[in-house]
Amino acid sequence: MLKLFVTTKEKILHVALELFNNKGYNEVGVREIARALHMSPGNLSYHFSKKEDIFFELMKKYSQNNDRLFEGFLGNEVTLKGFLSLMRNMLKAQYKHRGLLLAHGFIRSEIKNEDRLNYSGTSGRRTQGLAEILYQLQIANQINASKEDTEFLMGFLRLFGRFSIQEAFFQHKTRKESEVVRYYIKMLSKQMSLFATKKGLASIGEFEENMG
Amino acid sequence: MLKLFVTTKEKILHVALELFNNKGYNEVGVREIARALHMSPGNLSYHFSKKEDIFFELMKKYSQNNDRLFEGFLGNEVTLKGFLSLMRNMLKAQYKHRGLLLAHGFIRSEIKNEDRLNYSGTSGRRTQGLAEILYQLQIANQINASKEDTEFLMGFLRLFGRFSIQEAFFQHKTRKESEVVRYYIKMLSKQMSLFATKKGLASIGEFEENMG
DNA sequence: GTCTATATGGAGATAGAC
DNA sequence: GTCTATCTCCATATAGAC
Repeated sequence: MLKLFVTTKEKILHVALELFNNKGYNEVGVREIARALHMSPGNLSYHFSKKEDIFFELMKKYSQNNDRLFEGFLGNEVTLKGFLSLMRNMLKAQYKHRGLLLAHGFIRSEIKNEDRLNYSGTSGRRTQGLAEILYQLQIANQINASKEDTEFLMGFLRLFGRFSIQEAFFQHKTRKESEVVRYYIKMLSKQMSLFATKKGLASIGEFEENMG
Repeated sequence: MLKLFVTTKEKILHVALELFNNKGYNEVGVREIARALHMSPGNLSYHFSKKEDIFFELMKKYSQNNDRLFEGFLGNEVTLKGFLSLMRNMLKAQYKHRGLLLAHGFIRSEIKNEDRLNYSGTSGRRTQGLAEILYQLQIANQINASKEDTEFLMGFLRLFGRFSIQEAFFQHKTRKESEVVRYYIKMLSKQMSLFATKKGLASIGEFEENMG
């Protein structure tokens, strides 16, 4: 992934994300972003007229990346191993964008243009995606979940998917990616195992071998 | 709980919390709080010199209330019914203070005096409390959980306890308390049932009867 | 305790030269 | 595209009269 031609916009996005991750979105001002880029605030404004625009651009990329992950998963053979692997990649992506996600709840509330993130769309799409995944896991004889079980799992996965990363950084700002991902994937794998078939359990076992 | 003598401080706390709940902590300024109290901003400053001070005072009360809930639970016979009831009360308290909790992650990061909330203390205390509860539930033959199961449940309960309310308000700002509490208690009760003994399941059943 | 008026500071955003 | 200099806005915080 060596990029030879990096545009100024891309450089800005990259550096801004770093700062957001390390200090928190609200603690980082446009002046600071500009300074980190050896650039004047005025010039930064030329590329992104508002700080919010940087946020949205980053969120857009993040969201698109997530979409690709989910699509890729459903394109292949559906197993619990694959599902855990998908979720691990999702957690990694969340880790990489933690500065945005931690600020997200806050940002949403101050935005004028309500659906700039097309939030309702993304959220519904993700819920649909989860439902589809659980359904496919059932078909593939990986899990055995009643309607009630499925509802429960959906609820769990929504909570897990949205807040595990936030929890990871709630107390300590500095947490290693590997540590965070391992902890939450273990939680998820345990949860799924409670509804897994024999075949599903074997698939989880495979996943866990590959982790070490 | 009719209070005949309400001090100005208490009135301020009450009104501020309402505003935080309805509009979000960051969207509410000191001017607005003062206006809602038919009071001048200067006067408000007399009682709480910083907006932050209002936040901390409210958090303190909230935290003390939670402590009482947990203590009360461990003082009585330990059952899953009692546990679910405890958690329901906790969710209600969280609902009532949602304006604080939603802002909490954000606030923490801007605070100079890092441990003003004695966060590490509270957090550790709560984790200890959960461990104790699970242990007591085990002793009382309400759940049957291996060491691994217990660790998983601890992780789940931490995530659940801290973020369920946030999730409830992530998409829609207006949610009825009853609705929110019912949804999450159902999730929790399902989760606990997966580790419950026969006796424990009966206890959950009792709890659910009393809910309707 | 409560008020009015004002100070202070910091953020994002802009204008216009180069 | 990039710079410097400046503007505007708004929230908190304070001073001092009543």
